[in-house]
Amino acid sequence: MSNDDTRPLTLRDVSEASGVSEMTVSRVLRNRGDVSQATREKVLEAAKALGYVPNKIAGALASQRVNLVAVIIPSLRNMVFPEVMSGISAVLEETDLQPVVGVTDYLPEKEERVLYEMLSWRPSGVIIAGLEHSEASKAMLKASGIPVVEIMDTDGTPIDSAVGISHRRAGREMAKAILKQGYQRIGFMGTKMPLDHRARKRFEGFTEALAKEGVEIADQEFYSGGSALAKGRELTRAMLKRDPELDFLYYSNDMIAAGGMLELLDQGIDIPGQVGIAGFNGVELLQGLPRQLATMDACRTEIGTKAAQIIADRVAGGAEATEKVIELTPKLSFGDTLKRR
Amino acid sequence: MSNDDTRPLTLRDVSEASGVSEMTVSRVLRNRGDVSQATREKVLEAAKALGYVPNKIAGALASQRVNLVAVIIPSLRNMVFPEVMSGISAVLEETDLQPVVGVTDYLPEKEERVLYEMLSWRPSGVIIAGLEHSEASKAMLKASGIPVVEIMDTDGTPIDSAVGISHRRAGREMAKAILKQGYQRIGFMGTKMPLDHRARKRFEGFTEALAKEGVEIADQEFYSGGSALAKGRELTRAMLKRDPELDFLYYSNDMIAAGGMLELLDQGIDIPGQVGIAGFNGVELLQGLPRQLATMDACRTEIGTKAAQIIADRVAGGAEATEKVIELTPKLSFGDTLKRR
DNA sequence: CTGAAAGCGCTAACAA
DNA sequence: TTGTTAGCGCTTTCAG
Repeated sequence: MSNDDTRPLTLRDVSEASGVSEMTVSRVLRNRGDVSQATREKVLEAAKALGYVPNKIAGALASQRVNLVAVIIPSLRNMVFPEVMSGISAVLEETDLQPVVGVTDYLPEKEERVLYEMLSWRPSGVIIAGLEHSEASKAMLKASGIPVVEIMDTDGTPIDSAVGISHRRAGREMAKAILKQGYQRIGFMGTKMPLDHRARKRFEGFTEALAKEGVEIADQEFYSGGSALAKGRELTRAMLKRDPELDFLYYSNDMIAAGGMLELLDQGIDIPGQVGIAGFNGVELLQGLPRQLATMDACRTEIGTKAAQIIADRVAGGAEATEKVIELTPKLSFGDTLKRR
Repeated sequence: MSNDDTRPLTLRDVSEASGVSEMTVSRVLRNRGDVSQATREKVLEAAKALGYVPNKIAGALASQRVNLVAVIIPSLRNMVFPEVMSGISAVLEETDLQPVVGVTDYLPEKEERVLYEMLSWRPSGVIIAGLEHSEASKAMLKASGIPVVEIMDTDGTPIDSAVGISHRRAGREMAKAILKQGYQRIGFMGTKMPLDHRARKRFEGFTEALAKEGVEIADQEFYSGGSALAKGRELTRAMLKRDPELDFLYYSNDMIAAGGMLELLDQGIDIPGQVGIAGFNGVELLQGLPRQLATMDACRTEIGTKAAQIIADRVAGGAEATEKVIELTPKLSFGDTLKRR
């Protein structure tokens, strides 16, 4: 049923096999325009028999339309991003748009390369994580003339539009909640943040809100690489050894917080009576840990759906987004590691 | 610096801005053929000033070459696949090939759609998870005329070539190791497997090897959805309640095994003295758990690198792969939950 | 080293 | 309802 030589099949092959003009074959295959039932069937049959797969490259060039949406994210290993992807996919599946993922590894230069590469395929829109980009990247995005949605973060000025949460605010809220419970001697553990702007902003908001109440971080520790769970244990052990008087530990993500929790329990420390802990939502791993971890929802899925919706609307309607920035509100869950009994 | 109207920039714009023919501009931008240093600089300057991004669609159509490799996987939420992706990316970054990910959600129909969609962009190669595909998918892959590497699994016949492990064998090895330690009353917990062929094959290999020694699974339980950690706890609790005499629990992945571990420890059960447990490698989460979980390495990264290497070689050399099937050997780690003391 | 001409495989626009 | 014509923006090929 497949062609014998190695040349890929073209519309012309289907046209010849079915005795219908290329143009009409094209219409059948795209469900465009009126085609008689008889012709349609002839064409579909021929196409199927030959095993014809349309060439979107030629189609895109001719129609000046590409049903691709570039999604540019820092990493796939952080569960946050697959979850955002789910949201994006869920919405785009209702349209004829398709997400295409590019990964930057948190490196601005790589972001630039990936962006360039993706834009060169002339996608219909771009969804890109973060508000911080190189000048060149920003220039490319502006010049692209397509809808651009920056996601995850709203602390800054978007190129076009943005959907996310304020990480600075998230940090502040957490700090306030901790102080309100009476904790005073607070340690922080998180990833090295030079390139993770959202983690940095959370940290800044956190320390800022503490400072407002005259409290300073008692100790802090940053890590990079390795198993987050193991790191959480390790850093927690080290920090408690340095300062056994700490009564709260704030972690930059749930995974290291989980490690910390296991370590505290191992040491027989009462959570949250003796030491309270909290993370920041990366994972739904939480269900099933010995304690329900206090954390803050990053609205991952919703960010994905909202961002995709903006792109879909703009592609369909051509209209500008009504709101330039959609700031979602992360929900603080106290779990049972933050509320003092 | 960007163009004023909305029309995307073309080679012609760069040509006009630099006073060099389109052809020569094209050569400069692709580093092809000899171009004088003076001309090259003029062109690059003009391209940069304008913010020109080449149109790969037109380029691909004209050159009949696309530097894309389609990677088709069931899910991004299972940590296995991001790890395979890392391996693929690491190798492809050394070439000018680019991976493009498609997700099937373990659904054959969706696999078919995604494959069709990706093939219509005429990629240079396909890396696709599993050996089980619909007839239509197989036909498309065969007819595509491009290198196809099926990954993860080697229990079956590949369309073109394959890199993976034998999950049947992995299941058998685990069963043998468990029996060798003297465990006798074995329970199994895992995902519902109608569509996860690799989990199914592991289970089949497992029961088969037990049967050979006259042992039958004492109890089994399947789940779908939800937090794996919580499910692991839940199923473990239920199963132990049903049959408190169980002395070993085999889990189809490390995440539910971790949940099981936490549950057993909560119940004050001695691992591995009273009850041994083992998982199957999905995650490096393992470091940091209270016990080092017995598991079996699925060779994720290596599968990715080997698969990408095959594609890269075939694209570069055009030669057929020397071996059609590369079977890697998963390593069994006993951790401290399998070896009886 | 540089340029001109001829398509790549499809679809928009128009004609029949 | 169907067919014809003329490109889309680039690269191949060949000529200078």
